[in-house]
Amino acid sequence: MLENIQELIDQYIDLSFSVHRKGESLIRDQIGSDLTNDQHYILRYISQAKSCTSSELAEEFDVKKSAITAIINRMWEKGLVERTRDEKDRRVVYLTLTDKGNQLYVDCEERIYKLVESFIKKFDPKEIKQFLETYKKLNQILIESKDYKVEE
Amino acid sequence: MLENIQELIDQYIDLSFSVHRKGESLIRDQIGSDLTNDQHYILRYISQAKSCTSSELAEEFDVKKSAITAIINRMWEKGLVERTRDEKDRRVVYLTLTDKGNQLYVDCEERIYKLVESFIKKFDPKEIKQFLETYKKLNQILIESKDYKVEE
DNA sequence: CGTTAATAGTTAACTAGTTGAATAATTAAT
DNA sequence: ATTAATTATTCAACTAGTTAACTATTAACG
Repeated sequence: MLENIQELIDQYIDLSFSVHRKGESLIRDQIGSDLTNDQHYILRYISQAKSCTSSELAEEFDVKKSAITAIINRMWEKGLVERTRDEKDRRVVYLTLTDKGNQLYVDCEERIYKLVESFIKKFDPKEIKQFLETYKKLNQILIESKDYKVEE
Repeated sequence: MLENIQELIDQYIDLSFSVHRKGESLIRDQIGSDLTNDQHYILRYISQAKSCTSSELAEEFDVKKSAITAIINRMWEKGLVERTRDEKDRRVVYLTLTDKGNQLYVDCEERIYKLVESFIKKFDPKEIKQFLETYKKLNQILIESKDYKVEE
């Protein structure tokens, strides 16, 4: 049985807030000012998926489709993404990166890798692997309890 | 030496994004619709500090003071926080929670505790402690490298 | 077949959070 | 006493999110 469960929870909430905030801030500084963090994550997702739809992004990022439309519009204005209609099902629009988008992604990743690499060196490899294992488990639990409600 | 350092970094980025997004979403559902996540964190901070200033919040949350002013304005309109001028140094404004703010905080925390508690049960206590240790270390490194720049 | 559902995406109005620049009020420095 | 610096605010402009209404298209099925 855990003692001080309340303390653990407080620690986790404070840490997760702080780490996320400071991590985002570092990445923002690192990737330069022309791309917001959200746009970077979208860039990242499309790059890895090669091609995807608005619905897919909305599902993945847990936001409404209209929010995706807005963010894609801004990235489209910057010449980073392309929209192509599916000829079979003309409701569907495929999102892909332009050459400029791809290049920007590669540049960002290189910088982020250097950044995270310099941090990773400060940890024991075993410690990192254990950390990631637990993190992965936590993520899985969060996914499974998407519509979880604590009973009153 | 770590093999597949690139893969580890990718894993971490994807996980931290996903966990944060889904965690925030769960907390938002849990605390009800009248408080945004950011407002909840501010509420939390002021409650624990008893009293604080805008500058302190801006420093802690890593945003400009004008952003804090805006958030505090919205919370003030909801009757959650009070502003009191320091009589010694009349530039300073102290922020404290009203009774309503305190009550809301207590209610939110109770719900969040129940939520996190139900998740914590799914982990080995030892695993949690190790996880938090590494997380704490990561946070410390992030704090220390606030203005870190990767050399080109 | 034709009408009704459902799906994919967009648009518009609104709220929240953020920055940056300008400002007001006050205190510190010399 | 004048100039600096500090604390907080206001304002304009922007990103990101929601809800609701809408368009266009496809699916369902009597």
